[in-house]
Amino acid sequence: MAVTVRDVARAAGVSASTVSRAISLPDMVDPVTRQRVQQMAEHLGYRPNRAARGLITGRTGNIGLILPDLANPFFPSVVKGIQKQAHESDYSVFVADTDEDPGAEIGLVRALAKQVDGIILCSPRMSPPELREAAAVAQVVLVNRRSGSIPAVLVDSADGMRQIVEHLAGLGHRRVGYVAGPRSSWSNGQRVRGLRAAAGPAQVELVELGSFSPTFEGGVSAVEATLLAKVTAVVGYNDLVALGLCSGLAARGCAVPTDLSVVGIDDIPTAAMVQPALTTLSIPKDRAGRAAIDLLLQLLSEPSSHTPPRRELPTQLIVRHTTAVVPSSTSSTATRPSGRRRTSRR
Amino acid sequence: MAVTVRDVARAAGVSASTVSRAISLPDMVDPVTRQRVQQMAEHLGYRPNRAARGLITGRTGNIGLILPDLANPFFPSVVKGIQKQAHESDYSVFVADTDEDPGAEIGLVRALAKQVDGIILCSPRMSPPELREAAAVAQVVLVNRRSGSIPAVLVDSADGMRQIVEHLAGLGHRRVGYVAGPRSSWSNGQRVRGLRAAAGPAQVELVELGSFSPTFEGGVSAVEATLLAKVTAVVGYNDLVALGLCSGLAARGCAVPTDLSVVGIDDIPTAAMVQPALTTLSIPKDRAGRAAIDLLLQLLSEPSSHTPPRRELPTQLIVRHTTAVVPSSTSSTATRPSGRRRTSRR
DNA sequence: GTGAAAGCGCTAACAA
DNA sequence: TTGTTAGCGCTTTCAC
Repeated sequence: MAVTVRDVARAAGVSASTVSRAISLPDMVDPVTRQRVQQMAEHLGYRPNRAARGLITGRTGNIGLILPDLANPFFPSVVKGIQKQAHESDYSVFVADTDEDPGAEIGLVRALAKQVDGIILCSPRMSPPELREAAAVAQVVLVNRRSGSIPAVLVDSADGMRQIVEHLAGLGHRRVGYVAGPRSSWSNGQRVRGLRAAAGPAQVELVELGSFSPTFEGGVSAVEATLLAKVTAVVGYNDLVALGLCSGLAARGCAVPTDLSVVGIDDIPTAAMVQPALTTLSIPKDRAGRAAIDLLLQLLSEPSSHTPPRRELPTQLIVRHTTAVVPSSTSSTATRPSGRRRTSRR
Repeated sequence: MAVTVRDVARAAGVSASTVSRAISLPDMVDPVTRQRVQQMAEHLGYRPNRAARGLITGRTGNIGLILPDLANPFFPSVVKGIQKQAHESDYSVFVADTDEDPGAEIGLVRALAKQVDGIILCSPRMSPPELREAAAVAQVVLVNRRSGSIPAVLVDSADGMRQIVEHLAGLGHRRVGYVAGPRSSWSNGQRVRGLRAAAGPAQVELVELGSFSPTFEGGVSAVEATLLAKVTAVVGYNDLVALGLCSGLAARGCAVPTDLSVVGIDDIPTAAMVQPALTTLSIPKDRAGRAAIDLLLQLLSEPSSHTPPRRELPTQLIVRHTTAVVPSSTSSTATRPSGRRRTSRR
């Protein structure tokens, strides 16, 4: 059926091992023979059977990627970064989506563990013990999560939150809301912490609003709480939430950004497509993906390296149409000062 | 290292073959033995090595998915549908994104062919000869493309285009633009044909506008041509294009949908997040994904079946905020009749 | 119903 | 530098 090493060997007049070497360890074979073999292989359209190779080397040439929801526009960019980098190193990528079900994650890890050389866990919701198990059954790299000493690619949330808060403070906002994401989300914890830390020094009062689904609908359902909070600006757990807020607020007759400024996090493509475009903290998604693969491949080649198994990526605030206003209050009972409106762009 | 059939065999006091059978062909082994083996396997945490199994059965348990751009929000839904269905049948899915590079597609097919049992080609831009080659090296299922007798999952574009045209005609539009996608896109051809076919009977004049990138930016760059075309409604090649149009039109002071109605195709999530929300032709994306897997698995089990290797899915127009207006002309030189404005929702 | 033996395609020792 | 041998983990004849 398919062309095997033996076919190539016969055609080139050498043994199977020589063919194998000519392909995998070219330096170990005489240049003349090597060339002959390689030509023959090319000619016959030989493609090594990865399964067979993996059986003996213990390497599959595959890596697994598990993430909560491909439909969240944040992830495709990460996946693309991972793909690109992986393919350059001749790795294939299994992608598995858990549909936001934290319980499904560890099962997928177990199922995938044997078929891959390593697994990238993107924004996992797993519990720490599960995470430990995962790291035990496979070489794991975490993205957007820190746990124990598991290698990870992280984002400098503290700095990002500082950027947001300082930006808003600079525009005169003194009371800022934060629409929180799922409690089980590690990122959410980071963001809350970062915002709290930045609020004080910037003389901003932070109002934390419930816990909402990390989706557009979540944002819509946070409108009520946001309006009640009497803030002049609100930060969404992520862009989807922020967009939901914008939409819901508009439906309630609250103009964004005139009456209320909304800031998102992630910089998903949609953020630039709406009007007014969303001010958001950009996270280098494809870089995160590439960094994750780099880290993983490095760990695969040098088992327990001494280079720090962790990468931290910078964020950057993208100021678009959104932000505005010098407030003193947005309470509908208080005076509506119609403060100076200011729109900053970039 | 990992537990193998032999480990289980030893523990259960049987031979490796029996273990193998107890796992794969339970009926061929004595119920008592079977249970003992299965318990032992469970107890030891035995997981069959797929590579080894594949080496002998010729089946990998993997399927490949190739698509042009994961960042296009149309695809994640398809991928999710595929994933879900595949996992239910215990298949893993390799996902590969070509970054809109038609030339990369066949290369990926070749690379993947040996590692999978079948390949799903989603909206492939490949040439027909390449498509033929692909179908020759692997069991292939096409999505959004028809070619020769290759099995395919399609969408009833003709009917969809008819829905759009009739909807617009019903609102009084007599001159409608179509912002075309890439020339190499099969879907684009289908859509053009469908629109042309529907235009006549509905007494609508169709103005076909250039060829644009199937992206938000493509839509933005089509604004000029659209305005020059003096149409009262415009259909975008897909939602991204339509959204780009909306954005670009707004930037030019043209209000949507008051001055111009915009209709998209795909019903990507973003279409519902913008304001006004986009009227769009919904394509059952996850159903398409599931159908593709169903078809593929069926073909894998019954090599050359006589059931039609083709599925056609219905579309449905989602009328949102967009549409409007009874026109007679939007020419800036002609009289601006400020016709009755009508907004239909659903 | 079960075991022994062979082999899928490949690579890694070990000789030569 | 190259060939020979063995075997990765599994399934599958073919005996029993």
